[in-house]
Amino acid sequence: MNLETIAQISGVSRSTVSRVINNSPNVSPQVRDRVLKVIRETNFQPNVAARSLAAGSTRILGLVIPLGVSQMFVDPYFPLLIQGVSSACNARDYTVMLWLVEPEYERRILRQILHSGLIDGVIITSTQMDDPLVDALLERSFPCVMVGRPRPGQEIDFVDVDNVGSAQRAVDHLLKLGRGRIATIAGPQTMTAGVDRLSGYQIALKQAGLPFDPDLVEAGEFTQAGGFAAMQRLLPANPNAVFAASDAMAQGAMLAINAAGLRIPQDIAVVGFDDIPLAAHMQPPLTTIRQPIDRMGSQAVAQLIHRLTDPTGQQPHGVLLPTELTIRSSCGADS
Amino acid sequence: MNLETIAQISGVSRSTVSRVINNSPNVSPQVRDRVLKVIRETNFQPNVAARSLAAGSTRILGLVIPLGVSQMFVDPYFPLLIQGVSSACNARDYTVMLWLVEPEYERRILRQILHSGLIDGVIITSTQMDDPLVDALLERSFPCVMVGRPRPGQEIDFVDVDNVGSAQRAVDHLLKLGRGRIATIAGPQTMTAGVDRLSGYQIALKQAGLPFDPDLVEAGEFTQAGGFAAMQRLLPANPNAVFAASDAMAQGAMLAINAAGLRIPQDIAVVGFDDIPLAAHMQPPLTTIRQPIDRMGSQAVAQLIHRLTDPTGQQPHGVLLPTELTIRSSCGADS
DNA sequence: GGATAGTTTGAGAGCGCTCTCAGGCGCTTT
DNA sequence: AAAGCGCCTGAGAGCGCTCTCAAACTATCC
Repeated sequence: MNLETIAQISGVSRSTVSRVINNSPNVSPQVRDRVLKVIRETNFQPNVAARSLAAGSTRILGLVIPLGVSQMFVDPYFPLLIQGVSSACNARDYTVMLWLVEPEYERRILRQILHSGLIDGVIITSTQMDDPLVDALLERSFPCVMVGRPRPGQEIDFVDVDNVGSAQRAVDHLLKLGRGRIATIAGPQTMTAGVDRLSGYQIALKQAGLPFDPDLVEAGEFTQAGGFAAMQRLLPANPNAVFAASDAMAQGAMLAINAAGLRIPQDIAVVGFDDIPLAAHMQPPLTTIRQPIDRMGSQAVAQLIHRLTDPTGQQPHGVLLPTELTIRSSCGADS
Repeated sequence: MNLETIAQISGVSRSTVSRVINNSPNVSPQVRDRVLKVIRETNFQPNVAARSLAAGSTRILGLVIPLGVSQMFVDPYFPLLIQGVSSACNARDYTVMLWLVEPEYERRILRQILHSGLIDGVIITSTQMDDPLVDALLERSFPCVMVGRPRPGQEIDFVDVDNVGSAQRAVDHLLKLGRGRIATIAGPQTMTAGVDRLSGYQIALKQAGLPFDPDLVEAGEFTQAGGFAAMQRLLPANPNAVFAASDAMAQGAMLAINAAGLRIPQDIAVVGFDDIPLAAHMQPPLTTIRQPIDRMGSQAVAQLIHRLTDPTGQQPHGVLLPTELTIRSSCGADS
């Protein structure tokens, strides 16, 4: 079943069928309807490979997820992102190709992306600041959008949330509740999200006129285990609140706090970041910064497709999506 | 940059370059080396679309995940599966295309899968017994492998674990520990996993000579919330142990047990199913059945590729991967 | 040495589509 | 009525690869 067949059945030429399929305006309504009818009846679907070959584009977008950060896979960040990307692609008649990149395959993936013509553009989720993939793509000016803020100096489209401002808001909230010794469990300082959330913490303290105490800062992986370990290191400094750079970390911190015989929020208030579905069900329910992860995925798709279809090459630009402080009881606020 | 260019630089014909790229044996070592050198130097990567068009296969496998079960996306089942599939594909020089199917797009996806030639085969993760996708694919005898046991009568390759036997083992374990009133939180009875794990529970009781008490069985979604609600319904029946059909459900159950002022495992022993990473960190650590989710993904890929490359159409067959009872303290066993 | 078989290479016909170009047709304009 | 214009349609040349077929070359054997 191919264009030719449809053309014959409809009594038109291959070209006309092609026009119908591609919504070209220059087809008379009668002919269009006749062809569409045949297409519907035969369940015809144009061959993707032939189409790509002839048109030079595949309508496939790549989504690259580095497995180096696969610990994160235990929290719902990536699933939600994938979902956002996927549904946005569906809605725009694009297909998404997922690449979970293990380091040993990175070179091959890169070659595939750049030279095989498989995908029209790529969404990169690496939040590692020094990811060579990003640089390689930029260098060849391959269409791509990054989820997460790029390293300063990298000229690239991106989608992110205002990590600095959001973290600041979280810490402000604790300050307003009268917490004076606020610790933070920072994320890896090799990721912009980790760096930015720590900055926000520092800014909030500074604006409140509080000194920066290094004993109240511990960094770790964005995982429950990382949060647990960091909290254990923080406890000797006697904080009465802690801002964790992710909900998973906050969960780990809560475990450590409980294990030390302390109460949440009476002894230590806890605020997280992400608002994963579990957050509402923790004991006590976690106050946290909600970030719209799936919308970040959709937004990335929108930006990428825009760049692909709009030939005027504008400057890369970043979009920051809003976050929301979701107050539950782990911070000690009543209601 | 295309085959022709490489051919010219190497001083051979397009055909020969094609042979080198496809590892055809009929190329003299000298020529092969020369061509390979040129390919390496030019960073050449054959055009996927052209290749697919000419060869009639894309070396792309589809992975379909119905978003109807996206609640599951909060537990690490799908991420792990995706990871397994993805790495197996990488290793075999296939690419994986992810489809998160939302119901409204199902028809379109199906058409794409069946008629567009985009993918060579598909891995279906639907565990819904009545998924129309599976039937549609089977009907057109499109190459596919299912993760999870198919509905009886469906002739299809699949990978699964022995859910019946594993559940039985879990319940046996509780019986051996002296628990006499064992409840179960069953999964949805529209999924084979849900059905099978309940069967295992029933068989274990029967073999122990215990009567089947409907008050000790509650079904629910494979989620924490589902487990929580189911456990609340079970508590009036005074169980002294509960087997939950997933770890997420077990976690919800533990919350409900704690909320009722009961202790784990003293008052109620808990056993789960999955061994998600979180299981070891629950309070108390969860005894559970470990299933090798990522290996199921790899195995599915292996079976699918085998079917694609081996033209002799054998009977579909299923592979059951082994599970393992991982004993922690939630069941009350010492150590 | 010539026939035979085996190995290596090149030529060329597609794969199914898109897209440019030119031609046909009907309508308006002078 | 001839010319001009716009709209619709068809012809045909690729897109970059694979794969069959035949040719050329090498090795083997009687």
